[in-house]
Amino acid sequence: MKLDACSEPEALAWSNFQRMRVRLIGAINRDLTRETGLSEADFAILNELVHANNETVRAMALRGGLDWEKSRLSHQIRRMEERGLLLRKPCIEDNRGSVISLTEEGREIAVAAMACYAEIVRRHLFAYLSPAQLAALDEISTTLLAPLESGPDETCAGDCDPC
Amino acid sequence: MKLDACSEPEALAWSNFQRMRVRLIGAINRDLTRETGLSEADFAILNELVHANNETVRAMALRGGLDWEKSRLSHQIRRMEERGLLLRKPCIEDNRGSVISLTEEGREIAVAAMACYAEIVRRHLFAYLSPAQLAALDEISTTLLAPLESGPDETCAGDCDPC
DNA sequence: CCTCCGTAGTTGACACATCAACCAGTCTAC
DNA sequence: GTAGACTGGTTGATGTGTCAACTACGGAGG
Repeated sequence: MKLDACSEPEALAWSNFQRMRVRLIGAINRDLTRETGLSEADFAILNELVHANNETVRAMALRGGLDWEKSRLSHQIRRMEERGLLLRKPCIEDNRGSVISLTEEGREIAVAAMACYAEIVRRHLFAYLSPAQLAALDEISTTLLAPLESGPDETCAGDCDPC
Repeated sequence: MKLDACSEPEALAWSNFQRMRVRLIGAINRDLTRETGLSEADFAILNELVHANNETVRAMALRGGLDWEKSRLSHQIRRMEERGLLLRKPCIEDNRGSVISLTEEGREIAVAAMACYAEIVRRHLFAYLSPAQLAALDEISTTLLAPLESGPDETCAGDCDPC
């Protein structure tokens, strides 16, 4: 995926990164689905729930953590509830809200999947990166996350001239 | 997205990377769609076509470059043809195949979108990375790409014990 | 109390991705 | 040549994501 004139190092780096990203995430998700029957979305939800206090989370909190459309979350939770992985109950403190919790079956599947997922990521990622590369990747992630988390970055908002 | 026991640096780095990846790609694709009306998939196809000889590519070649399901490519091309962005013609050398080329309108849209895309990526990525970080990211991408490109990596294929 | 606005979540229609089944053309070996 | 396997591509069903509209509750101001 070359950018523009495609001669600057930035463009090459981006092209390379994009290619890596598509292949890596694709491989990890394919393996995850094959080995556990869970999609990336399923796993993300289960993972959030397992790490929450009492394995219970407000739907709203999930949304913040995952950066999902609210309707996506709603559909996803409905489907997972139908599959028996989790439970939805009205929220006491705020009658608009709902509270999500794991079922016993969901917890078992989640725990097994987490071990499997760790192994998959290790296989495709950690197996190839040196400690220095790992540290560099972490630093880059942190650098890029900061502006992405703090609001939609309104510099040049609306539309930029050349478009 | 914590892995497992979530205390090792690897798990933290992965969690951080995942979060960054989702936010970054999300932001870039949202901007792209808002400013050009193209999806990531649309843009990927147009980009491949613009950079091809004579703006013409075998469908098969697109598939290799993009790492897509063949049916995904077929649906995507049909939709883009319906929108007037590209053209599909039978392939002379191999009667099974088809050859994709840009329409005039498609070319104009692609060129405009590429400028826009470069600006978007610059805004979210290059604006924050130092040259050293850029180089590190490129190196990491290359390191990870190698095993991903060369076959599906059959170490531990099938299923691994703990799952 | 009541209106107005913002927030939490649901729903339905539509766009897109995946999967399996299916052609039609090519290649290999007999 | 022709049977069988393989390849390039299409199709339709189904699952998932997105968008816009909607319900219902909460909070602030009059």
